[in-house]
Amino acid sequence: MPVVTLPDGSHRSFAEPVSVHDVAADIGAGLAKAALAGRVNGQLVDTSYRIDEDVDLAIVTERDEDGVDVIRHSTAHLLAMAVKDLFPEAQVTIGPVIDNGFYYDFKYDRPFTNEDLARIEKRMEELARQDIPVARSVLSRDEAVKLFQDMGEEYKVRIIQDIPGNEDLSFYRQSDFIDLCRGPHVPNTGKLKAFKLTKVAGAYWRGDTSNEQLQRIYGTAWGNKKELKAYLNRLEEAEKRDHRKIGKKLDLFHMQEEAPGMVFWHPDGWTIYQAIEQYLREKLRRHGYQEIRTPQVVSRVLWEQSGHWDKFGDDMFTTTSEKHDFAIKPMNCPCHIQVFNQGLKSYKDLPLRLAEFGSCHRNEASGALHGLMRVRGFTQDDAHIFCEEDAIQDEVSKFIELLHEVYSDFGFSEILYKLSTRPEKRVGSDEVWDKSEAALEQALNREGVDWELLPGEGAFYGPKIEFSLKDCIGRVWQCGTIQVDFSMPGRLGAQYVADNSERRTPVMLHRAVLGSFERFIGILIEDYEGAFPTWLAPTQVAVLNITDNQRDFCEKVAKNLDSLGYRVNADLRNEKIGFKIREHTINKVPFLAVVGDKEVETGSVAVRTRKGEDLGTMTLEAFGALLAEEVERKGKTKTEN
RNA sequence: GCUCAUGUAGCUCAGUCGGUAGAGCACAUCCUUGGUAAGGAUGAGGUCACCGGUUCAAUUCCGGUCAUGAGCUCCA
Repeated sequence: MPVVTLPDGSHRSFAEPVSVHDVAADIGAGLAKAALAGRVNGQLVDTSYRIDEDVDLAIVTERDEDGVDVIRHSTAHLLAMAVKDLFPEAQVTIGPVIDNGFYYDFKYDRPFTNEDLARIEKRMEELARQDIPVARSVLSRDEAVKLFQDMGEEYKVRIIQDIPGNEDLSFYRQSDFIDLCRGPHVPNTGKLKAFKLTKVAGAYWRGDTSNEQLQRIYGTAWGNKKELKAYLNRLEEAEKRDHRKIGKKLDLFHMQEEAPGMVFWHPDGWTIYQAIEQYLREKLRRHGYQEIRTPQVVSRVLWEQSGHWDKFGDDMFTTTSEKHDFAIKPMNCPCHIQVFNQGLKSYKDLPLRLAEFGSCHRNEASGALHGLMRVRGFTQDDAHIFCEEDAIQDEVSKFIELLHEVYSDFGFSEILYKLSTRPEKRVGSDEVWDKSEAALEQALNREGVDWELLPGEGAFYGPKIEFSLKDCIGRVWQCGTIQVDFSMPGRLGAQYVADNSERRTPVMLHRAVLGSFERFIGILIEDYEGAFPTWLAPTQVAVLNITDNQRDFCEKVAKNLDSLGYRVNADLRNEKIGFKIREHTINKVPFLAVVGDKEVETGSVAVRTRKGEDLGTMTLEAFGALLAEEVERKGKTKTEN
């Protein structure tokens, strides 16, 4: 006599055991049709799941996030079924759900082509339309191994053999296709109506580069066609924002094959870069940092001491001089410790915060390079805080405060926090790890923010917090970090004199707010879609004359604004005003000041924004005040876009 | 680094089933002095990524290299 409690608190009792589908049908025919799965006492199950005792039940449909995930998972099976259908020699491996979709890895003797993809997708659509029932069954491990062995699916056999424990395994069958799977799945393939295969790529078996390469097919799937379309639109939107395209269009930077992974900054791009650097320099000064500058090329000896030569030797650029090996620095910390080590430090000198806009080079794998986002030569807004153990929490709190100020000035309001704790391979005693993990955790809690724990993801030398920001189309970028390090100061001989005149090794905190300038500017280009807020815009004002008559006055206006510290471009070309407006609007210049005879007479400018807004005619003073306000506001509200 | 794809004018892209190439925009010159997203005419511009092979002939076919793109791996 099961009694089912629904999410709204209502109860339904049944005379005998029922399936999730039965309950949905009892509520209404529409719901029965829409039901994709059920949630029984919090656990996701198939609609065929048999309820024989009192439970809480929610019917899962395409409107639930879980429902969409079930659809994605089932679509991955549909993909595998279609591939086996068209390419019987292909072997199936795994097919998980990922953000916005799914993929499935196959072993096949050649890569799938785009034509294959189209065929597979077509076959999937046919199979979906056939509305094939999806049935769950349970097999013992031995039966399962035999089943897949008989089918010649070696990878499945390996997967089963690697599943720990001895419990039975569940399988899902649709027509003659059967796959090992935890489930749940949609009750029939007809529920899969909004999907698209997106790309093919190589991937390694078990993600290990020493293993054989598999053929991975990616796809996206949604509850309905409308959501699918919206997703495809989002992809297009992201493509429009591609910083590589915009960077070229706005003439900000370029890269070329003679210096792979290195940026050639053009005047406008460098203007943005410098605006950010000068801003940050002032910010750091106010937060008690001292800026330093350390060498680029440093002897192998130091990298051996720090441990980098061993661990990352292949990823460093090296050079030799008079039989000595040098590395172009891949990071700044060992150099910062050298600065710390000059002169005997007292506990009274701590915390010592040393900052550097440190130019680093790392020989990243060629395939990893990606525009400004992943480069070989980059500059970090790096700093190292040398402090006593007890000061960690305080310093972390102060850093978070700084980071919040900076992110908000760039217009990022949503920040995600992740705490990574001790990995298996690590240095330092458990006691010290306990302490520093607790310090980071408390600092996060003190901020009152939600944060995610990533157990085992810390660096070998200490735990870390990572700060990610969400851009205006919802993409997440990890930028800031603060990492506790109780290894390197000791390795490189950093010491200070404590209040009892004992020599102690300071704790070092590695920290960065933006990460690398290159990458951060890439993120900004995409977030702003090239329309930089006035304080960063390479050209803040374009002064446009209508005819040659206003040439002198335009030059005067430009000179005036320039003397006030604004970046002005007087466009006095012999072109029609519409042409100039179009050009500067496309170049995302925030303000266009138009000058005709009327303006010359009254000593004013007609102001128009890049959004096409007409701000009317105003005096130079009024325009100056408007600019001052805009610059002061920085990126705080993004209505300017 | 691995897999696949791509590389033609400053940019975006056509094209050549093997006979050394074309558009739009940009650029230059001239005409036009025009009030809020493209005025007109003329012109210049390419060893078709690089190196090798096949061929009477290669930008085109084949091989290699480099770079770029997507994904994998990596990210101190």
